[in-house]
Order: sequence, then C-alpha cells, then structure tokens
Amino acid sequence: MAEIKKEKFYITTPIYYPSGNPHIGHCYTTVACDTLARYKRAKGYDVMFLTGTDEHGQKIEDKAKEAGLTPQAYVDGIVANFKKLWEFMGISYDRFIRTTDDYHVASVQKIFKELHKRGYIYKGEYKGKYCKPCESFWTETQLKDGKCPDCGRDVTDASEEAYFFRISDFSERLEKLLTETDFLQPQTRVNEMVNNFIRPGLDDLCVSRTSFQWGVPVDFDEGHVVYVWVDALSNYITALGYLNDKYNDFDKYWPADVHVMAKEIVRFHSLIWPAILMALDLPLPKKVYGHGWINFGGKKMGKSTGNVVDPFILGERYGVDAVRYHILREMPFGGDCDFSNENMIKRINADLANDLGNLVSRSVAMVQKYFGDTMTRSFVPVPEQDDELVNQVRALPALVEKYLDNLQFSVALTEIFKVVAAANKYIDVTTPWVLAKDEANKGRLSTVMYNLLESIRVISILLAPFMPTTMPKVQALLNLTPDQTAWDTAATFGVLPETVTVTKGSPLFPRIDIDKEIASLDALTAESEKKAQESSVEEAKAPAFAPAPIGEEIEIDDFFKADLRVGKVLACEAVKRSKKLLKFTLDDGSGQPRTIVSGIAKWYQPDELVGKSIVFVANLKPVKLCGVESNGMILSADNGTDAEGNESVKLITVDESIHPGAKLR
RNA sequence: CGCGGGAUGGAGCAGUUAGGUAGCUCGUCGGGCUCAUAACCCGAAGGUCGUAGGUUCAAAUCCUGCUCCCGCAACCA
Repeated sequence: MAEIKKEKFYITTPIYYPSGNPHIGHCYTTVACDTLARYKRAKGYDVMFLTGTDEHGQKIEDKAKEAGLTPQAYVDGIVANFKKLWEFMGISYDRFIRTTDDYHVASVQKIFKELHKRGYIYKGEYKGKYCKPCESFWTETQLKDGKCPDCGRDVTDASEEAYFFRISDFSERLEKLLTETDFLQPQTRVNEMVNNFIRPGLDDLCVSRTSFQWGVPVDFDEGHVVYVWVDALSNYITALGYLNDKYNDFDKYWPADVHVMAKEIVRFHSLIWPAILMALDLPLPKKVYGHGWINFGGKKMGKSTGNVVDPFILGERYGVDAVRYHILREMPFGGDCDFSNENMIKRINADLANDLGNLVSRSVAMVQKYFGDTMTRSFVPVPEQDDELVNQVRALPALVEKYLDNLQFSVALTEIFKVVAAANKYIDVTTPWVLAKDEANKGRLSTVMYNLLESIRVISILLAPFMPTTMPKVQALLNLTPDQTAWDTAATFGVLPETVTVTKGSPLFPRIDIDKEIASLDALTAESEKKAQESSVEEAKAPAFAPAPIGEEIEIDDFFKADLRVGKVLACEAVKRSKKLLKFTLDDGSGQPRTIVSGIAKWYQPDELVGKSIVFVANLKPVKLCGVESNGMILSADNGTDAEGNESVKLITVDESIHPGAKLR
C-alpha cells in the first residue's frame, strides 16, 4: 500500500515555570496551541504538540524551602496540577517535557559542552552582590533594601566565575532575521527587539550560575549549573530526541512550525533561542508568535481583583468549551484583553446560548415537529432566500483556514458566528412554521430544514478545534458519520444525506442568569478573601516589627570609611520614567548643590521633603540611575511592614539647626 | 530628548498600510415573529474619531506640537 507521507506540524507552548499553580494566562497560550494543533490534525497534518514545565532555578529552590519540601517534591506537586488542568481543559498535547527529566538533563549537558567546544561559550566573571555569612550571590534586583534578602545583612561587591554565551556574534544575523523575515509575529514586536536590544549591542549572556544548585550541572566544571536560557529553551529540541535516545523524531519534526508564547518572553525566543540554534548550526523555527496578556481591569494578572478566574471553577460552572471559546474570542491578534466574569457570561449567553445553541435547538426541534425524527429532502430551492446563506457557508471554510493559519483565533470565530447569525436570519426569512401549515409546502420546508442542518454541520466542523467537547455533541444530534464530519467536507455544501435522522438533546450551552451568577461569584470571592484575610491575620499576630539581624562585626576604621554628612534638601523631584526614584538637590555646605538619587518615591511626595535636613554618605562613588547621576546616598530606615504587608521606609531627618555639611561621628 | 503601543457613540473593539457617505458586538428604546434555551429577526437613538494647528477640493486616516494611559528597557548606591 502506497503510504502518502503526511506533512508535519510542530507547535509548542513555552514550558511553564511551576513556582505556582497554573492560571488563566497559561490557559490562553495552551488552549490557543491546542486549537491550532487540532485544526492541523483535522487537516491531515502529522502534528507534534509539545508543552511542559521549566523546573529549575533559584526561585523554585526558595519556594520549595518555604514549603519545607525538596525542590523535586515541590515541582512534582505543581506539575501534577498543570497536567490535571490540561486534561480538564481538553488539551491534546502529544508530549510533555519536564526539564528535570533525565534525558533532558543529559541533552542539555551535551548542548552546553558542544557550545563550549565550538567556542561560543567561554568562562568569564559575573559581577554581583555577595553575602558572606550566607555564602550567596545575589543580583541587584534580588536585594532587599540593598541587603541580603535571606538574612538582611550587608552584601559586598564580588564576582564569581561564570560561563558566557557569545550572543553578540549573532547580532547581524538576528537583526536580519527579525527585520527581513516574518519570523517574529506580530510585526509590532520587531521594532521593540531591534531598537532595545540589538541596536544598543547585545551583551554576552551569562549562561551558568554557582549561586544555586537546583539546575543542570555543568558536567565539566563542578559547582556550575546551567542557567535558564540553555536549559529551558533547549526543551524544544531535546523533547524530539536531540542528543538523547529517549525520542527519535528530531529529524522528522524540527524545525518547529511555531513557538507560541506571551509577549514577555518574546525576547528570549526571538533573540537568545535563534542565537543558540545558530551556534549549534541547526535550522531555526519558522515562526515565533507573541500574544498579549489577559488583564483584569487594566491590571496585570496576579492577585485576585474580585474576579473569579480559577480555570477549574470557571470550567465547572460554564463548561470547558465555553471558557475556551471566550478567551480565544476575546483576545485580539497581538493585543491584550480585559477579563471579567461579567463579560464572559454575557459572551456565553449571547454567542453560545442565544445564537449557536438556540440555532441548533430550534432547527432540530422543527425537523422533529414537522417530519418526525427522520426527514427526507425534496429539493425546492428559492434562490433569493437560500443563496445568501448557502454562499456564506461555502465561503466560510477558506476564511477560517486563512485566519487560523495566522493565529487569528478571534477573527476566525467572528467569521463563523457571522454565519450562525445568517442561519438564524434564514429561519426568519423562510418562516418554516408558516410552510408547515400547508401540506403543499412540505417540499420547500424540507429544503429549508436541510439547508439549516447542513449549515450546522459545516459550522460544527469548523468549531470543533475550538470546542472539542461540544461539537461532537452537535454532530451526534444530526447523527453524522465520521466521513460527514471530516474537515475537508466543510468546503462542500450538500454532504449531509438527503434523508437525515435527528435526535433531540439537552441545551448545548444553557443560558446563565447573569445577576444570580455574579452574586454567587461574589459570594465565592468573599469567601476566599475571608480566608486570605484570616491567614494574613495570623501572620499579623507575629511581631509587627522585626529588626533585621545585626551585621558582621567591623573595625572603627571601616565605619569611618563612610563619610556621613548632614545636608539640607533644596529641591526634590521625581525622576522621569522611574517608579522608585526621587532626585534630591542638596545643600551640602560646599556651596555647590549636590545631586543624589534615592529610591524612596514610593513612600514620599517630593514636595514634602524640601527644607528637611537629612544624612547622606558623601564619599560614595557616583553612579547613573535612570540617566541621572547620583553623588552619594541618603540614609533612610527600614521600618518594617504595615498592616497590608507593604514595606515601609522612613527618611532619617535631623535637627534643622545642624549646618549643612556637618560631619557625623 | 531610551524604545514601542494606545486614545473612535454608555461599555468593549474594527477602520489608519494605498485620504472621499464612521462600522461591529454588548447595552438602551421601538417594532416583528412564535420554530426555539424569555431565545430569533427588523428598525431607531446615541460619536466635534484625545487635543491644537497644518497639508488637501476632501483627514479618524497624512504632517507638526501638546495631554493622558499602557508595555518594554533602566531603576532603592
């Protein structure tokens, strides 16, 4: 038997970071990929749909410690939740990779070694902050108030050995890739990458750490652990068996047809990942697509903002397909969208219950009422009534394919629902209940009903990738056989047999009473907030203010190294485009104004500080912060946290009779 | 002057690349229908297209200035 070789389609989600449980944002990416994967399978492609988890790194190590678990036990728990959610959401992934899988670890070690061998990875020095008692390295951003986040003690500048990846070697090729091809989509992300990262010059990338252990060990240099870039991004090839024996279809599926992700990690996928592949001399993925975020009232996703967004709860209440539909319909191509329970319920009622569900329901009911369960069509067309619907249905498959191929889920759905509306209108125009009154119109009536059922058949095929649970139910109501629900048959109007038997079912998408539903969601939210409050009350019982531990003993000379002076605030303003920074102009007694930038914008209005006398370190090396040179450091105190858990910082002010420039001792 | 995106009837969006009666969904109001999940269909009201100028016979669309939002980058020395 001559086997026709199927065309392949390799699609990936990012591997998610299991530092917390999956949320609706993870759902969007994964449902989008699932829809595309199902669509491609329906079209006859040999699809590989990969998802997974990125389980290494400092943060996991910390979270595990917090939970009193080993990192492995901790991630095992969360990963189980991811898998449970994907099963619940009907995600048809073919493979699930965990970066803690043995084969992946082994492959990453080989990849790292290979990059090193080829000279793209070299050993250098990584500069950071070091806390001696904790023997820990920290980056600037990890520091808490400039001190060790673990013990609160001072940190010192230090450097550690680390490996670097020569990403700068690939600048030109990357720029060409982004600007001259449609590798990165949507197009709006390209400028951002080129202007912000490539044009200013790509810094070589630190690809190993010695500051934590929870990662893939560099096997030729003890103490080094492969950092996230090489470890995580490589999953897309190790999962196919690149440099391992676990799988054996790298040649078959690579390069990926599309990597789908949210926009915040576009940078890694459009710069670092292609550079790694270039260094390995491997083909590049065909497309990287960065979608937007699901926001809540303009706020980024995160803490509950009064909305119930737990995908399990939403799916249980409204049905998984309704949730899948809503998020794919709501998210515009490339942009962000706002999520609210109210909009979701409105959308489910309007589109799914009223338009689609009701269309199916009324059509099936009429066939039963007028013909019994089985109807045989006699062909009595009325072109001025029929053509509009029939033509729209005929044109639909090509449109849907066009938009799906471009990942424009929302537009594809819009087009499908235009046809749903057309079918509803067709009923009004043809008035079957009038035809039914006269036996002479039976033929015409059967044609009308046939056209409706056939439209529903096509719609159900096109919607099946989006709503994989409900559409087979629709097809069952029409007793369709597999060869009548194949994707390719959607393009033909008239596949439905002339004699068709229908079965009545319960509503596909029950209408939701919006007021009642919002009320019960509010109750749910209130309950969970109450719980959250109770636990925070417990936390509040702990001492309201715990001073940081006393630092390491020093000599008096060490103290005098810092030249502490009194200064008077002449002017104070926020630093443009910074969140935390205030720019102070001080009278330091020298006669020349001194500029110091301090990160206390969160706690003070600039105006209220003018005229105050403060203490500052006068002999600190100047630095530039957000473009402003800062000559010193203003002293403030870490004043614990307030009732809501926000940290509080107070400026140290002194007696205003002290002369500016006075030295402290 | 770091980079980029955005501002369109009550809400959410399309339209801006190649200027020429401002469109969609939801909501509101009126009508129709009764097959259907109080669903469906038709119609109406409602917009100085952020703001000030400019180009043009003609600007939501092109140009310039300004305001306000958002994201990225930077950032508690």
